[in-house]
Amino acid sequence: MVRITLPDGSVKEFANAPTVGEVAASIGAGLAKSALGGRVGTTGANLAKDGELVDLAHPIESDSSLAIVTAKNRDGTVSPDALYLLRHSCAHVMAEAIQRLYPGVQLVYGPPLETNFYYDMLFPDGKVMSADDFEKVEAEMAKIVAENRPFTRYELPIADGIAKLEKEGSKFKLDNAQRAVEAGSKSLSWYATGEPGKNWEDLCRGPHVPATGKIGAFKVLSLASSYWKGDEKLDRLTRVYGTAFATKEELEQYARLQEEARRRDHRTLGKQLRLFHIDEMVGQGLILWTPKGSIVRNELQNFIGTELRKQGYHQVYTPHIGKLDLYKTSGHFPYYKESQFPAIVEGDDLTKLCDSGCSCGELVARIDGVSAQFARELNERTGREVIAQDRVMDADKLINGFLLKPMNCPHHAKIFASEPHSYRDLPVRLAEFGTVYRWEQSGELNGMTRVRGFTQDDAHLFVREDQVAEEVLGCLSLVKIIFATLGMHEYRVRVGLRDPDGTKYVGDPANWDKAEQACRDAAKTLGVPFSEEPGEAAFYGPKIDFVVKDVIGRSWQLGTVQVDYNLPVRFDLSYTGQDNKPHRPVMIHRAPFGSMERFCGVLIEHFAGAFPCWLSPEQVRVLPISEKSAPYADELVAALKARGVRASVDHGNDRVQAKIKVAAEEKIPYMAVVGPRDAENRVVSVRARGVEANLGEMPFDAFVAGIAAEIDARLLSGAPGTVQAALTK
RNA sequence: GCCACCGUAGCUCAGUGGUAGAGCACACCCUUGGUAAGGGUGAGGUCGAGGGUUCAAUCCCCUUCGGUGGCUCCA
Repeated sequence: MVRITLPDGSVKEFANAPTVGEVAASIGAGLAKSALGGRVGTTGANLAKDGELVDLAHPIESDSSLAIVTAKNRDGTVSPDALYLLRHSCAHVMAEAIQRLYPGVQLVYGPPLETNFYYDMLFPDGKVMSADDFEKVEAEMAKIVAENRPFTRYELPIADGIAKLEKEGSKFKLDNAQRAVEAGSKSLSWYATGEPGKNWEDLCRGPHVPATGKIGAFKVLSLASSYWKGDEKLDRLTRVYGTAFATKEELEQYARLQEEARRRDHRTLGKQLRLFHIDEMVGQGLILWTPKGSIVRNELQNFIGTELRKQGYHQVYTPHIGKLDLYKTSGHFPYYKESQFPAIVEGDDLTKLCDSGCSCGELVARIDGVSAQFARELNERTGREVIAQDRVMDADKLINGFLLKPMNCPHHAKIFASEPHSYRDLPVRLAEFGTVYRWEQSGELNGMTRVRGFTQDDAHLFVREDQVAEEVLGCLSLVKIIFATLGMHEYRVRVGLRDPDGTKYVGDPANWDKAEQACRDAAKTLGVPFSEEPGEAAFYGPKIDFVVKDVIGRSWQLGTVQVDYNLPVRFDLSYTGQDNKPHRPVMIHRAPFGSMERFCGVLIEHFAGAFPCWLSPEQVRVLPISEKSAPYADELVAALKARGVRASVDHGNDRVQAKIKVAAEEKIPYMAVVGPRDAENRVVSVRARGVEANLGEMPFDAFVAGIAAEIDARLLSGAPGTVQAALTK
């Protein structure tokens, strides 16, 4: 006797272990027809969390909870489980279609994802697939779907399964199987699209929809390259992306959302709204901030600047370059040499080197080199061999040069070290909008979100050991203020810890433990869920990161707070304690925005270009109905400007309708339409962005004061207290 | 850096083996109009760059630069 508990709490009893499909059939013929799979768990389990997604043909051996998976949930929403089954199944169909069209293609791995699926495959030598072939592949897939072949699961004992794969000769599938065994699989399973032995099949854990005909709508999306197991030393694979839905309507909806996302994309909006420009001749990944974008950036900087003054920070400025010795001391060079712009070596030195016939390889070695004294001192201070002996060379061999700064911390450490400090002075908080340069791989560059030159809203806090926890908290409060003011609620918090097996970390493990605990404790106070991620720490200390997603679903790290027990040692920083002895401070690195470039990019998408009034490049556009009202319009703009409001008049000879359209396209938060009637009554007719109507009249002075107040308070559009809210009450 | 795709006017995009077009934007003229495009005229392009094939290349081929989507990377 098997007792099945359904989501509505009802219980069904079966004499023998029924399949999910049989349970569905016992409930109703309609359900049996639309069922795609099931989610089972122990009786009373939270299926959404702990349940296992299974085939329709999966037999239920013992008392369980069961939810039948159909394309739509009972409340009409699309079931993620159904999409998983559909996409996983569609990946098989696509793989079969591609193997038909391109004999010799080896399959590697094809999982479903949040909005799509892919299949990694190895094409035989010389063969490639091109985007022009998508239609052909889709046509072949359509045939397989039309044949409505069942997905048939069969299992083999591990030894037999491995033998079968060895015979078939696919190292990729063999590896998948071996990994499944290592992960604890008791047997290996295959899914045939049709009849085992007769039709196409694939080693697969499943589950799948019952038959290919259930795949209502699908599309091959794109091609990419990937590496086997993500390792660039292993085979380079072709990754084919596709997506699948239960219905054509859902696929069309997906396409519409993609289109909408493209419109919100900061690169599209940045061009449209003239917020920034990237010029080939200036260089890849180097942002040119146009006047409008600069306003947004500047407002953000003023905003955070106000908060920093409240929290006792000192503003500093440091140059964009520093000597190699600075970064050899900090450890950034040559450790991160691959991610930096090459060193700048003085012309005279270079000439001397060339004249002496110095080879390229030797030059590189000599740039990395340090003096014996330098190595000895640093190694002693850090208590380990941070400078290997092979980098030590004679003084006459050493080349001095400069580096475009990849980080601001060494400069700030030197400011701290430039004068003696008492324990009473700490924490010392040094803040700078510091521009840094990093050599990102060309393929990684992306609009404003991944660039080669960027400005961090950086600060370094030099604190006593007993102040670490409190100061980390203070840093987090800054991030919270920013996110709250901007209405950004969709972020996740990541506490980056050491990778237990990692070797790249520097510093004392005991200090690491303390720092990691401080981060955990601070993150707990945020009141939002956070994840602890081993291996995500910086090489010098643990960190707390704030991560948001862009419109196409990619994650970007914004704000960060990092504890550092390492640099103070390397730079031999100290303060005088109560005991009149030198003590080592702890450094905290923090950048609440992360970088101005990335943050603005994400912010453009967050607001879809429609910034709140205080951030908008233009805050009020005054639209005179005709030239007759120009003087009154000018008077209004002058009054607004006197209050620091960014406003202008559209003096064009277009009709007011056309002026409204232009201002709307520029996403200006407020329009003030003024004509003879308004001038006579000393009022303005107000329109707010996103509201397709005249909101009504407002007295001249009240409008100016209202806009200025809304800006000063840094209110979000339409929030209580805004001019818009006052008029729509 | 790797794979696929893309590069035509300031922007969005058509187009063709016989040296180019639209809409918007821009300039000028008419229009002075009350809440999402009034009308007309005009200017604007070495078709990303270099090389090759051809009588002839924006179009075909190669190289290169840049962009996009992924992969790898991200102190």
